Amino acid sequence: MSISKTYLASEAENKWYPYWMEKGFFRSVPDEREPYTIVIPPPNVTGVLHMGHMLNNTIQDVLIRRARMLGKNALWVPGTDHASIATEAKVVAKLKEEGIEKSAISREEFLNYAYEWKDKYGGIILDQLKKLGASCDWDRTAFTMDPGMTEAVLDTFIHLYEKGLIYRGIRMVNWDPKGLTAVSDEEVIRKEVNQKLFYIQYKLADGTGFVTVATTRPETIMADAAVCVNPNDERYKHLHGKKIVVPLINKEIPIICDEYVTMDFGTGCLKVTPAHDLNDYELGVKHKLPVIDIINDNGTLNEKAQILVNEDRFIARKKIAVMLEEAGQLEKVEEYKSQVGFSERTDAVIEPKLSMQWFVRMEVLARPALDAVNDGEVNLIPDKYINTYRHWMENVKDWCISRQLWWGQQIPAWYAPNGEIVVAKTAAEAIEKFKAKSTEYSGLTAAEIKQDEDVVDTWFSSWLWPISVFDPTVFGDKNNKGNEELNYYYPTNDLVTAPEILFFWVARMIMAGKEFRNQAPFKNVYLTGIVRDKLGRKMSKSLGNSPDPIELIGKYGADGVRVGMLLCSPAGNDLMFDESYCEQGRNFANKIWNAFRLVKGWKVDANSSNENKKANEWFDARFNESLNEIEQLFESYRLSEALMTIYKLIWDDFCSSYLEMIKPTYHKLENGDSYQDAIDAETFEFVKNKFEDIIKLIHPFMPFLSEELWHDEELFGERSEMECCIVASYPKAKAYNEKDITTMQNILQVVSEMRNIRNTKQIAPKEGLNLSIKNNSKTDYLLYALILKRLATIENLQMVDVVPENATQFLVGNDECFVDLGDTVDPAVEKEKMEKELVYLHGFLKSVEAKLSNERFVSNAKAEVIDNEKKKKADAEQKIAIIKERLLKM
RNA sequence: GGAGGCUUAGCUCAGCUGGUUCAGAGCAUCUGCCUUACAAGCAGAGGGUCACUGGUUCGAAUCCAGUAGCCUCCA
Repeated sequence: MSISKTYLASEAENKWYPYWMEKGFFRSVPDEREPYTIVIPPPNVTGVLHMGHMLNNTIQDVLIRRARMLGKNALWVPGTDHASIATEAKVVAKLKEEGIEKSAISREEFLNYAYEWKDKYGGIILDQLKKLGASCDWDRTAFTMDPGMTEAVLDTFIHLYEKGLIYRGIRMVNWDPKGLTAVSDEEVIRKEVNQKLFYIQYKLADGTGFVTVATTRPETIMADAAVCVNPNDERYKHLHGKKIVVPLINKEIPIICDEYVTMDFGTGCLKVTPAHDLNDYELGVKHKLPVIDIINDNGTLNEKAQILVNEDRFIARKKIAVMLEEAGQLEKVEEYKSQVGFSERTDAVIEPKLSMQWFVRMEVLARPALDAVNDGEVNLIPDKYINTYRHWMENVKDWCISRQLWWGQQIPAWYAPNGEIVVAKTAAEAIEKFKAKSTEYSGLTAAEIKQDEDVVDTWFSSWLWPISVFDPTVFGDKNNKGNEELNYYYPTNDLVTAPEILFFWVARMIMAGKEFRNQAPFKNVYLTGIVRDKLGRKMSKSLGNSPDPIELIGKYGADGVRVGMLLCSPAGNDLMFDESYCEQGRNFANKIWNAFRLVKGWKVDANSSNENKKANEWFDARFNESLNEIEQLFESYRLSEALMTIYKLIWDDFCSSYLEMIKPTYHKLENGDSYQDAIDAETFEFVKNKFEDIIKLIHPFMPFLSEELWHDEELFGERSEMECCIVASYPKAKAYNEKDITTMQNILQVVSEMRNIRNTKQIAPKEGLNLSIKNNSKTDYLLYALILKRLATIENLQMVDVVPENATQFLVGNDECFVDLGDTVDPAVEKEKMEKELVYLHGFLKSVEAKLSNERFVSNAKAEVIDNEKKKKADAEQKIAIIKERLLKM
């Protein structure tokens, strides 16, 4: 093993990851042990690793590694998701660069290109995760378009259709004119945008004047079916029943009345465009208005618009404004802020559009999924998300699952020449179903029927993920109990994901789990925060405020970055990431490394007796105390606090205190040479064991450093091939003596006071000091003489009854400590110090006494609280007595 | 417009069922140190009317109400 002065992260990373893989430590197969399972939220094949993945996967890896060390059969299933819209957009763009139009090639050809693309880029994120140390069972890497997964999706579609939970209908959908597909409500991002509100004059058909209508979308006036006013609006009562003329195209439309119209917005006159606005559509249905769709799929105007045909909707908007202006029908234009929907995938402005789509009826599916969370079958962590979840599930809307794309699972619906539909997996099955339906289909051939052109939403495959990665065959057959894998690993334990996809994905997985397995797919959902930069801005490519994770790993080491991520990630809250956290992580790795170097360098004397008993006892107790806390913190998923507890245990208790207590003394000889004492064998054995425990303790957070140190032959001897830290058993808290800890707290307080005196009085660290203690407690300070000598350079420690002269003093508990400093002690300063302390103690005592003499306090407060106050009183009184006595003698 | 959440040291955050073991941690800052594990370090120190205003209570960072600011989700 290298004895480099600093920890060289990349060396360890390049050594151990391949070793773990080679030895199959990530591999899991069902056995008699308790399983612990996580399925990865499959990243998009189009993506590259970003900070959100780093956080998310670090957490999963910490959980899985700890479970593995706790002796569970730990399985982390990796995989990717085909991301239909995003991937199709990328492939289309790439083909375009090569001069190939999607419309010029067949579906099959296109899919070949798409698979090619996926094979080339689809695995990038997974490879990057390996750099982070992710201990996934790579043999199980799944993809949402694997043949099995596709079968599962088709089976699910058929199952739900037959159950009446999937239907086809004309609905107003969110149309993405760039992606040329419908998207679900969840894929629309609403942003506030500065717009213009156009005030347009519509002439009355009878020539008696005009009304003014305010709109943000003047380009849709050609699709107007009516103008609507509130029946209670006095200003417009004379218009009821009249007709009005659409500007520019001179088309007559009716004026209708509906209380839906807000009187004080705009002019109180609303243009009704049923084809291009959801609310207008509903109004149109109510008033039986015609639907005039003037916008093409790609966002340009069609011939129904009569004017500006083939112009893009935004260009048309500008041109219409000019035309209205010229016609003298544009009254004014106001600045106006409003919410506009954008496509999550293409960022195009969403166009509300009427079209025939497939939907999943959510109500029936949502109820059991809602109950699962309400009843605690699934825990959301943190639980503040329960409200949000509940609200969404109670107001859930049907899920539009068809996408007008090729990349994805093609909808298994088949159309007969007359338009009748059957849902079946294959053409052959479809024909069977048609034949069973009616004799008119008896001669039907495969060539005559046509499969639906659309594919299903990606989430329609990923909602099956926790089941389908184990056994994709259970969706078509009610009697299929599932394979051994599914029965062993399902339901999984923890799901770690971002709150943004609580509805997209988490809720739907619970629905699918309840529907197909009658059991929710996981017990705990750990919702991480959003990674923001230190200014609180969401990290994004366009802002360029996201560091490249791989570069970070290169700079600080994978362990450093893992620690850095977790140090700033409170559960469920957003985290303000800053590279300095990774620096802290790297420094921590280095600290452990150097502590190891220190211990490694010690010589052992088999014959000397153990002079470090008190130090060993204390650290053992302290270690177990911490371990208890750490276990509890893990239980409640407070990973960042668990890490901090380990951090402090190692840095403060182990390195700064314990190792300094037992570190053998250096001796300098007159001739300039020096030598170090040897350590006794018992202590060395103890420190080795504790170091091993520490390495195990930190392993889930810092897998590489810990594995590297674990294999140090000099300290730990030779390990067999499979004897690795990754599978070592995690330390378990044992009983400990509380007193060992409290006594040492006093000793360390003496040390701290002594160092402080040195600092303020400018006394060199090497200069030995004399400490006298007038002991009022039962602490046996003499047992700690060696520790005090090593930590505070106390040459002479004595217990006294008589207070020494010329000494500066401090109190530890009620024990009086005196440091002989000869002439440098200024009695006036000492006196002032004591008087100040006295004032504070009097004030403190007064407040305690006030409480105790308050009848309502004594009668209302719990007995233990009162006892505590009494103890505080006695304590303060004793201290006051001690100080008063001191002052008298000065 | 509706729902939820947040506001504690310069920064990021802990503070569960109210009681000085409740005002804490890490980082940053300041001072002194290259002391043979570590300057990616050691030792010490200084930082907070717990957003604001009222209320409940013997007692409030903690419970309740209102105000302000910020965030998220849904319309």
